[in-house]
Amino acid sequence: MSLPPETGTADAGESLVAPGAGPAADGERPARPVPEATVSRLAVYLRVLGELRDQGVETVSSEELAGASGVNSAKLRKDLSHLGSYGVRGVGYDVTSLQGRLSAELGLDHRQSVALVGVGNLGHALAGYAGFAGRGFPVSALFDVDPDLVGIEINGIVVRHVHEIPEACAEHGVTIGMVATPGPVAQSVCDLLVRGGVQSILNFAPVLLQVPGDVEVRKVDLSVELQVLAFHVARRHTAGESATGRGAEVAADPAGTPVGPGAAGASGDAHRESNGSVVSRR
Amino acid sequence: MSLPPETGTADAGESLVAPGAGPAADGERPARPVPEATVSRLAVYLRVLGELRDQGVETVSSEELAGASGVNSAKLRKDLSHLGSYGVRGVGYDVTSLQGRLSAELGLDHRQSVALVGVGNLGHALAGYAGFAGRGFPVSALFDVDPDLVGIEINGIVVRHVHEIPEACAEHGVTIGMVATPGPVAQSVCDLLVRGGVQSILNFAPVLLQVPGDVEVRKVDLSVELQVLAFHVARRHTAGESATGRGAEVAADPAGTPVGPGAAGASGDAHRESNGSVVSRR
DNA sequence: GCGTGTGAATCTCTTCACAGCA
DNA sequence: TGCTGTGAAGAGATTCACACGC
Repeated sequence: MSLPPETGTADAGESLVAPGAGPAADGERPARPVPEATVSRLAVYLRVLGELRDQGVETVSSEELAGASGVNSAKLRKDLSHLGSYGVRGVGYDVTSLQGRLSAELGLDHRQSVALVGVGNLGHALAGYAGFAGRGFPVSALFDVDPDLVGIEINGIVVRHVHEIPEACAEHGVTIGMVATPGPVAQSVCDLLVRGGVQSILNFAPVLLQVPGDVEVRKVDLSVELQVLAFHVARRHTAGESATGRGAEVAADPAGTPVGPGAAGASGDAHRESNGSVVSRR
Repeated sequence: MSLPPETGTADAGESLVAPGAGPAADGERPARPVPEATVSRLAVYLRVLGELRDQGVETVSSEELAGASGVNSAKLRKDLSHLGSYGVRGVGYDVTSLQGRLSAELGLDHRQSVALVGVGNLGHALAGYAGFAGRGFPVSALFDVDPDLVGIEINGIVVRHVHEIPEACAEHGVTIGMVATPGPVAQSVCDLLVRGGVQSILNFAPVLLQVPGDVEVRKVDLSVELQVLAFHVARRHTAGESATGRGAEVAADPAGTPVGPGAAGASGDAHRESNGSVVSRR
């Protein structure tokens, strides 16, 4: 059904807007929807912009940024257009200010507090994953049921018992919860997180979590990823039975310019990039 | 210490391919495309079917299977229709035979051999993830550059040096490679995998891998997942500023039907499911 | 009657192509 | 001149709704 595409959005919220970087000069508050598919790419652009800035680059064209992000330039421009006009015709985008704009849009200017439940195999790795803290997602609470794990300290955080989830989350103002428990207990853990006021959950358990309508869940299922890859391997066998890729020939890109970003780049053999994203919401 | 333990779902290595089995046999060789979006859902259906079979269920309707998988029945039927007719009107689908059909379609009847590069934080967790072996993806080779890691044994597999990747992969007939190294070395590792004949790569490093056109790459970027969730948290703040969910009331969905499984009257309180996956293709 | 399978309608996302501004 | 921003066309995917077989 296509009920209200969130008509209202009624609110004059001006608040956001990146402070530091881009002096929110021109007020762009289109109140538009921002396509779901676009959101997941914004995060990618943001990462690339960070790398560019570290390299001292001050301006990028849509062509360059798109190439380094694995999308084509038209898509990138369309994506950015949903946030307003931040580029300069004939020149490109200012790396720093665009970076600020994207951070604001993704809500990274508000401190996000993350809680991780399940400090077993994968959970332990996630707890120690530097990429999170470095990107504005400090894990501020850890939980588990295993008596052998409760009480130990990981990266300076003490693992608490899952029973403490509700109060601990409310206390720390946790906004995002990660579930890395065995499937059978994932739902109960999820319920505790919700009771603690968590609004978004990243689920690594192979189960479908049931949550209230105002809670967002994203699922990461590694087995599914592998199976999709297996499908492509099988398809290749079923279809063209060419010499199983050893020499690895390069296929012509059906729709895009290689556009190697300045960096290291395509020295040597031809390569291809491509990147897409598929998300299903609700 | 473990991830979502895979429920039996015994790899039923036999009953695969129930019908005709013979390629082309059962008039079903539409040579159709099978939409990309459908493929990733087939893996989900397969998991659910495994659970159902473990529960002794012999037949399911599209409504039931869809509900348990987090999609609506029309989508499920459309997805399955791409594989041919495997249901019985007025009855539903036979769990076991559909399971076999999906396994075959996903190429799980061919033994897949997986190689993992990078046995650090995340890599170590992946190496010990029981879910892989249980689902037909035995990790058969591990690699790293760290002298302290090369030589150690994880789950019975000895970690070898990355230099050995090409020959080791060719030797084991590795079809899928997983890259769990730091970003800076991911590309070089990827090149080695390709040289070893690997056709599909699951990339956990935060970089865009350049590969020949006949190699498939899927990317799993946890930071991107968190940022997308952060976006939704921020959006909620920007838009409606309702009492921040404590009692976790159910909010009306801003754009759609609850996709409630079957019966309108959801048992207990209203719940919602959501599912997402992020991948990059080619 | 029930539930699958499917054409048609809809919606969303992508790509094209070009007007317009620095 | 070069590159952004965007209307319009195109491609895909989702949902609807109903005919058909058990």
